[in-house]
Amino acid sequence: MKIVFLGTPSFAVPSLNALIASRHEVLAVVCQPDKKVGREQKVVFSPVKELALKKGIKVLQYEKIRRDGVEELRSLGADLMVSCAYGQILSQEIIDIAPHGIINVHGSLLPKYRGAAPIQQAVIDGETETGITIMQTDVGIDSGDILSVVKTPIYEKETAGELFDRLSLLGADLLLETIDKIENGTIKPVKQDENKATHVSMIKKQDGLIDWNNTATQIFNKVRGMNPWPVAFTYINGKLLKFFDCEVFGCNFEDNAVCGEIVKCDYNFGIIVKCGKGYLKLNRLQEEGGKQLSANDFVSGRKLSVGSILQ
RNA sequence: CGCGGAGUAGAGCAGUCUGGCAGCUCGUCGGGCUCAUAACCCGGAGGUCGUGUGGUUCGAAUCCCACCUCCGCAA
Repeated sequence: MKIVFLGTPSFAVPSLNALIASRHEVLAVVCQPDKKVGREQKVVFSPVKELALKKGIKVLQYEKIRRDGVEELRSLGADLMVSCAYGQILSQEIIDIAPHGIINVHGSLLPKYRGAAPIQQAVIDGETETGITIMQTDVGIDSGDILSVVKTPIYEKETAGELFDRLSLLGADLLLETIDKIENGTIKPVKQDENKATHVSMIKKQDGLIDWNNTATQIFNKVRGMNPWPVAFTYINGKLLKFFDCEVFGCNFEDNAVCGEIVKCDYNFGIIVKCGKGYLKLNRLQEEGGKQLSANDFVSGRKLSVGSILQ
C-alpha cells in the first residue's frame, strides 16, 4: 500500500522503520515543526525527521495540519495514513483523504489511558499490564474503533523509558500485521466501551515534584513513570534535587521523623527517606548544577546527613 | 547576546571572599586487631588545582583576561 506516516518522537521510529523495510511504500512523513531545544537553543530535528531524511523520504511539517496540510496530503494519493505519536489533532477532512483512513498506534490498552501520556501514566498508577492498541482514527481523542491489540506486562522495576522502548517495538510489529489484515479485508473493528474510557493529559515538568506524604510505593511508581522525563525531583536546603532511581525499603525504623526526612544515610543502608507510609531508598541523585551520582558518591561529598529534610 | 552553578588524587567535595606548606570523606595498597568484618586502629601511594609559551604579584588553586568542557533553570 501507499502510506503517509505521521509521527514525531522516538516512539514512532520503529514503526516508520518497519514500514520502510516492508513491501509498502512510504510516500511521505509528516512531523511536528522543528523546535529550538536545550541550553543553546539549537534547532534539532525530531527522530522521525532524522530517519526520513536518512532514508530519502519526503518530510512535511505543518504548524497546523488541519489548516495547512490538507491539499498537499491529498495530492500524495495515499491508500492509508498511519499516525504514531504525531502530536496534532486531526480533522475529519484529513481522515477522509486516504481510502483506508488513518490508523493510529497508541501506547495503552484502549479505552483506558486515552490521551497524551498513556505509558507514563500507566507506570505512575502502578499498573501491571499495558500494551499497544491500533485503532481507526476518528475525530475524537483516541476514541476510534479498535483494530488490533497486543498486551505486555509492566515489570516491577521498569521505568517509563524502558517501557516506551519495548512498546514502540511491539507497536511496529502489530502495525505491519494490522495493515496486512486491512489489505485482505479480515479486520473486524470493535467499538470502544465508553464507560471504561479514561483520559490522561500531557505530563508537565512540574508533575515530577514528589509529595513525601505519599506512600513509598506511590513515590516509587512516580519516579519510574517520570524517568527519563521529566524526572522526579524534590528540594533540599532550597536546592533542586532530582532522583532517577529508587526502591521501596522494606525495614521499619524506630523514629520520629517527618515525611521527607532522611533517617539513614551511610554506606550500609544508602539514603533512606521517610514517606507517608514506608521508606524509600534513593539510588541515583543529581543536585542542581551537578552531575548524576550514585548514592555513595552523593553521600561522600557530605551533602546529605541524617535529619536533612526533603520537601 | 536569556538566567545561574561547576571543573582541585580513582570517586565525591572543602579551600577561592580576605593571595602565603595541597586538605577532607570514600576507595586503593601495606600492616595491626578480631571467631569474624563494607567495623575499628596504624601507615603508604596517588595532584601539570579544566586550558593558556596570558596578565598582576616577592609569591596565584585563590585576583584579572581569554578559551574549553559539564550541569540546573527557562524555552
